[in-house]
Amino acid sequence: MTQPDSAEKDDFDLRNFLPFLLNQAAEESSLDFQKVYKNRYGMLRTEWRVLFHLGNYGEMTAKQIGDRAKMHKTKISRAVHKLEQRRYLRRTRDENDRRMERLTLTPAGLAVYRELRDIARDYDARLAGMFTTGEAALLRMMLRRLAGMD
Amino acid sequence: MTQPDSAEKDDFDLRNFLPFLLNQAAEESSLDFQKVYKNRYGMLRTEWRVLFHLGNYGEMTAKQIGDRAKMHKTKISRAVHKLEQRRYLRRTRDENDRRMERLTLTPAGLAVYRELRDIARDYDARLAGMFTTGEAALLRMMLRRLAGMD
DNA sequence: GGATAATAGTTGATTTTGTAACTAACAACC
DNA sequence: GGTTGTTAGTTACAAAATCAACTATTATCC
Repeated sequence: MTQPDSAEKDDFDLRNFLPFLLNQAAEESSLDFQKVYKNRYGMLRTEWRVLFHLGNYGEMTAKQIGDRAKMHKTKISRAVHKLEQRRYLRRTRDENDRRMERLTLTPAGLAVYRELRDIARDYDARLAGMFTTGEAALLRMMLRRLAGMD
Repeated sequence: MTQPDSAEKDDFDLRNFLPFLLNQAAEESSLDFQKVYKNRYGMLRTEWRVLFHLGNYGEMTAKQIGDRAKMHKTKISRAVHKLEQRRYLRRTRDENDRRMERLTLTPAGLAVYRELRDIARDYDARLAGMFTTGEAALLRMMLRRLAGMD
């Protein structure tokens, strides 16, 4: 690697660029956990996200999941379809507003959720363990703010 | 949303799960900047990453970029191809080891890099401005550690 | 109350990514 | 020095994400 950008001072450092750093950290921190739901349950990221939302928050509509997870509705539609095929969730049309349908986990889906949730909890603890308790709390706060979840 | 998981105490909170938080923050913080290179230059994320690496570090091989950015080689291969078509970079085969080729930005590519870099710098400052200077520095440190960039 | 717009969700076509097999060049080993 | 193994990069095929158009239902507004 030779000297870059000789015409002017380049004090920009890609390794400190926040969007890049966030992406790298996000990818790295997802990898190990991804293996679990991928290899053990053959699920995609979109699918476990839907599963996690339903398991964690209870009954929701596809729209609500999309808003919370900032996932596009087509992704959710297909994820719901797959989870339904696997008998992990049930959909019932809302009789007050027949456009939407209420999604709930079946006992089988709930069982899978609980198993993955426990692994997720351990995994999260392992990640947080890289920092002091205060640092980890601050990290979560900052990430929530960056994600616009305030 | 009804009470979930009634069979046991569910103290897991998806909104605090680090991999999820990191993904949300990464996605959110990439959006505005993505618009710039996408709408103004018709570039994909993979392409500006390669461009940024070459602009920031100078001449590199595809392999080196892949190692730094943790991008798969096929992605890089295609990104290099597109950037070459647009005359943003030049490839010259290494005469010592003819398997690899040295990639460098053309003046046109360098100009685009500089323009995007300036926008990136401002954008980064805006994100960092959501926190105190110390917090922002700590955040970068923590993200580097999570990304395995230490 | 009927036309128009908005919303929830689905489907199909296109684009992008991921996987695996491949070529070409070099390295190691006997 | 030839066989075997590795590495850099490409290509073809499969999987997934994105985008646009669509249906069905409800809300708005004259």
